[in-house]
Amino acid sequence: MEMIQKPKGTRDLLPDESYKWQYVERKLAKVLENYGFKEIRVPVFEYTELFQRGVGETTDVVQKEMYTFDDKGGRSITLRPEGTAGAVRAYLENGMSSKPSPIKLYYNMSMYRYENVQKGRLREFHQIGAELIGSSSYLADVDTILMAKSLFDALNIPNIKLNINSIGCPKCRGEYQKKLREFIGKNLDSYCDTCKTRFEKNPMRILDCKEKRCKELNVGAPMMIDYLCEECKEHFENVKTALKAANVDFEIDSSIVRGLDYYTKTVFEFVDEKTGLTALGGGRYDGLVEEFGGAPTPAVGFATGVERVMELFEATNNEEVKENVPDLYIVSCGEKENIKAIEVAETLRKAGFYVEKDIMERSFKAQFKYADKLNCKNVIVIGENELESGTVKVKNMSTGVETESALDTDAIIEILKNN
RNA sequence: GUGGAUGUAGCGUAGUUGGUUAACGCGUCAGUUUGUGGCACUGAAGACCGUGGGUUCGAGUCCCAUCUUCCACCCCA
Repeated sequence: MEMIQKPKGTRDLLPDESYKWQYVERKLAKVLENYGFKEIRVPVFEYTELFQRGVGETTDVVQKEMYTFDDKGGRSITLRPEGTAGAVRAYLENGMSSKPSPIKLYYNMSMYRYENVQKGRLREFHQIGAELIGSSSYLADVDTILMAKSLFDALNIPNIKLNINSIGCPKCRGEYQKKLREFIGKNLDSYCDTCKTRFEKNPMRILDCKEKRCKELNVGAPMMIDYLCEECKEHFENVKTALKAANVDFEIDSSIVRGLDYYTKTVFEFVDEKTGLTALGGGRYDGLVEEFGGAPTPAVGFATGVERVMELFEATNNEEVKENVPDLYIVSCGEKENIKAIEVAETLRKAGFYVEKDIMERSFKAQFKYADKLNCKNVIVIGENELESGTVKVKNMSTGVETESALDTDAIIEILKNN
C-alpha cells in the first residue's frame, strides 16, 4: 500500500509544537482584546467573486494564487486567500454598520494560496488579522499600528522594523500613475520583461524592481509621496507626527505598494531585519466597504503570518513556555486496585488536576518509567498494601521525597498543592 | 510559472569503484527474579533504500521520468 502524504505546501502541527502555538495565540488575542477587538470567524470558502472584487482582478493573488473550483451546484467557490474580504462581507451581511462605530474585529484563520513553497511560505498558512471599520481619522491608523507593534512586543520579538508609506486615494493615485507612466514610457523598451508587464497593471511596482538596469532607469522618477492630494498629505503627516510622539521608530519606504488592490492612504509593514520577511502587513482600505455594496465606510487593518511569527518567536529565548506536565501519575496493579485508581483519578481530574494513570496494564516498574518519561510531578502507588492500610505515599519525582497520606483525594490534593 | 539542490526505519546519519541477510546512534517496546523512575546492561520490533520505469547476470549505489522538501526569481503574511 502506498502511503498518502499531505498535499504540497501544507504542514502538520504536532503536539510538541502545538502548545507553543497556543501560548502565542492566547498572548496575541489578549493584546488585540486589550485594544477592544473582538473575534470573528468567517467561512473558509466564499464565492469567488468576493475576492475578485475585493482583492482586485489584476493582483497576483487573484490571477494565479487562488484555490478556485465549482461546487456541485455550479457556483464558483474559492478558498479564502486573505481575511479582509470575508470580514468586510460579514460586516455588511450582518448589519454591523448599524452598531456603534467603530467596529473592531480580529481573526485567527487559515488562508490558502497556490504559490510555490519556500521559506515562510506555505499553501495553507495562518493569519491573525484585525479590521477597524468606520473611522477615517489618522488616529485609527495610529492605533492600528501601535496595536500591531504591541503584538511583537508581547512576544519579546526583537529586530522588527516598521516601514510606512502612503499610496494615496483613487484621486491622487490616478494622477500620479499618469505622471509615472509618462516618465517610464519614455524608456519602456529598455526595462526588463516583468516591468513591461507591470507598466499597465501596476506601474508603481516598477519602482521596486531589483534589476540593475531598471533601477538606473528609475532614478528621478516621480514619487507617490510628492503627488498626494491635500487630504492624503495631511492624513499622512498626522500619522507620522503621532507615531513620533508615541516614540515609535519607523521608516518611510516609498516602495511599499502592497499586492492587494483595496489599500488606500497609509500602508505599513513590519519586517524581520534578519530574514527580510514581512511578518505583518496592512493599511487603510477606505473603498472596500463601498465596493461590496455598503455605504462609503473607511477602514484600516492588518494581517500577520502566524507561521512567520512562530519562527521569530522560537528564535527568542522563550523558556517560560512549558508543555503541560502531569501533576500526578497513579501506579496501580490488580483488579480492585485499578478500580480504585480510576476513582481517584476521576475525582482529582474533576478537581482540576492533570492526572495520568496506567491504561496499558503494565508492570509497576514500567509504569514508573513511563511516569518519568512524561515528567510527572508526583506518583502514587495504589496496590494491595495501600488498599489494606488506606494510606499512600505521594512521591515527588524531582526530589524523590515521599509524603505519607491517607488514601483520600482531599488529603492527596493538599500534598499535590505543596509539591 | 522559471532555475538550482535534496529524498535510506519515528528522528539524525553510514553505506567504499553497482555484488549476495541495508548498518549505527537516539527514540519506542520488553526484560535485568519477589511492589518504585532517572544510570547501566540484554533483547525485540521497526526501512519493499520517495515513487515509477530503464541499463545490468546483479542497483540504495548508474540513467530517465515523476513527486516531495529546501533555495533563488516572482509575489506576499
